[in-house]
Amino acid sequence: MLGIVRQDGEEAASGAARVFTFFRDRLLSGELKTGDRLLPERELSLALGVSRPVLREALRSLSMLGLLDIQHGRGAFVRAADASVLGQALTLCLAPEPNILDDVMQARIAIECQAIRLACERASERDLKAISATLETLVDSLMDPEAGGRADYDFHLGIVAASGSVALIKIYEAIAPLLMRSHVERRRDTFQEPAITSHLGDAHREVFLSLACRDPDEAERRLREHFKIGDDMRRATLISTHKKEG
Amino acid sequence: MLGIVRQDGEEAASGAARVFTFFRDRLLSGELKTGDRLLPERELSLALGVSRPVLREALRSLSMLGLLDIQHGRGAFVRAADASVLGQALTLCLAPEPNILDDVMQARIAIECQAIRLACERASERDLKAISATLETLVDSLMDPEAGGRADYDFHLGIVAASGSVALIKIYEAIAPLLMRSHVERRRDTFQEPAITSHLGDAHREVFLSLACRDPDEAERRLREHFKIGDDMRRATLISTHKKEG
DNA sequence: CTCTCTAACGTGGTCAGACCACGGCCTTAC
DNA sequence: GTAAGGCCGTGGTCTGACCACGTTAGAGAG
Repeated sequence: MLGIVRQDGEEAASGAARVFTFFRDRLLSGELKTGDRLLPERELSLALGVSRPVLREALRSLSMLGLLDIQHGRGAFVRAADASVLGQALTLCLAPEPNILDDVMQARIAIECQAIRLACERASERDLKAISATLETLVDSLMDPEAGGRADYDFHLGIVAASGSVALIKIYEAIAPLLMRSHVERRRDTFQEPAITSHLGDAHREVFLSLACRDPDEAERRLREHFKIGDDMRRATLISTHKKEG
Repeated sequence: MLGIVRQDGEEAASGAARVFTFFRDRLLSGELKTGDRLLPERELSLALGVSRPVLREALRSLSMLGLLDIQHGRGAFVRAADASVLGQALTLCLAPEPNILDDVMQARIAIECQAIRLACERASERDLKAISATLETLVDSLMDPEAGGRADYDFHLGIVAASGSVALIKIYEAIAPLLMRSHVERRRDTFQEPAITSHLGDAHREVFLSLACRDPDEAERRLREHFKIGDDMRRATLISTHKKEG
């Protein structure tokens, strides 16, 4: 009589869903590693006891999730799941909400403030050197919205990377692209204002110095201040623009 | 001569990928809302100019992402993307890394510390009342690992919810389940230690009081302290356990 | 007239087989 | 030696059929 009942956790699935979890679990367990090549579809469908269409539904799903790289004429290869999938999932989850950008910015601040605290403990000399280099690039490109935006992004990413926390890094990479565009646009609007550009250089330098001194509280404070002032300035620019128009 | 070249951003895709982005974009733009029912597969494949297998590969992918609820005999319905997808994506991204739990904990601290700052500004009386209620439940269930773990989770989720930031809430919901198990287990190991249980009640109360006073710096400080002490105690328990064994 | 049961219909689920399109490799011709 | 061409293995697509599940409308019984 035993074995008739079935845990309906995930076992009840059949067909494509079953094949999907089959591969997903092997991906999670490490049995399938990045770069591995799957058997040809015809053989796989035979081996798993499903038809080729069903198998393809599962493989296609995995490829849409970024876990598989299916190449016409060559085969299907296991791909390392990168942050872009996370970003897509986040975008999808947040799609119905209005005013997402400000909200995502909160997440960015959250990640970065925690990251800089960890970085104060864990950052290697090499990490600091890398951040220092991006800081120089940043200062040199204050008048170039495009390059400046990239340098800015690299600086902040460097901090998160120095935290050594893969989870923080992945989440940061997932949300950063969402902010990238508005980030560059903001620079384009403000790069001619001396007050803003000079602040930009100073603020980043101070953040870096606090990090180099390995003072978590001070570093977080500077970082929050940097975000706040940036926010205020953007608001001020927005207001003055509308005043000119009015 | 124009129109021959093709932006290879996402347009080059064909077949299932094209159908997939077709629906994804309509999901993102709000043209398709939660609860909407799709046309039958046969009609859809006709309308989109693809065969049924190709259409099914796309629909299956969407369903694996949690965007579609496909019901045998009934049809395919648009489903609100919830945080579980995010959680899955995160799990997949983090799968190859060792020691994920500590790392995810860092993300949790990040989100929660930012959330409590926002909550200090934005929390409504109702939010505070809700958190206060979970606090009472928490204090009453200090001796019950199961219920206590849940009350603990609800308390912290209440704080994040009070931040009013959907992005923070979604990310928190995505990572929380990963921590849930270890969370309950830890309680099971420690609920008989008076020092720990009494600390648990006090720490949560102090966090709540700082929040109720709407003092962001103090609230964050208390919260970080709470996490740190919890971490220290867990480590101490671990050490003493191994000493007994040795 | 009302209730119940059954059969038909519409839907997704699965399958088999065929053919096309692309990439890589080996042979062949120069 | 090199370059062109053709084979072969692979994924990509299509067709048509049949099965399994839910719903519903209609026929029948009360």
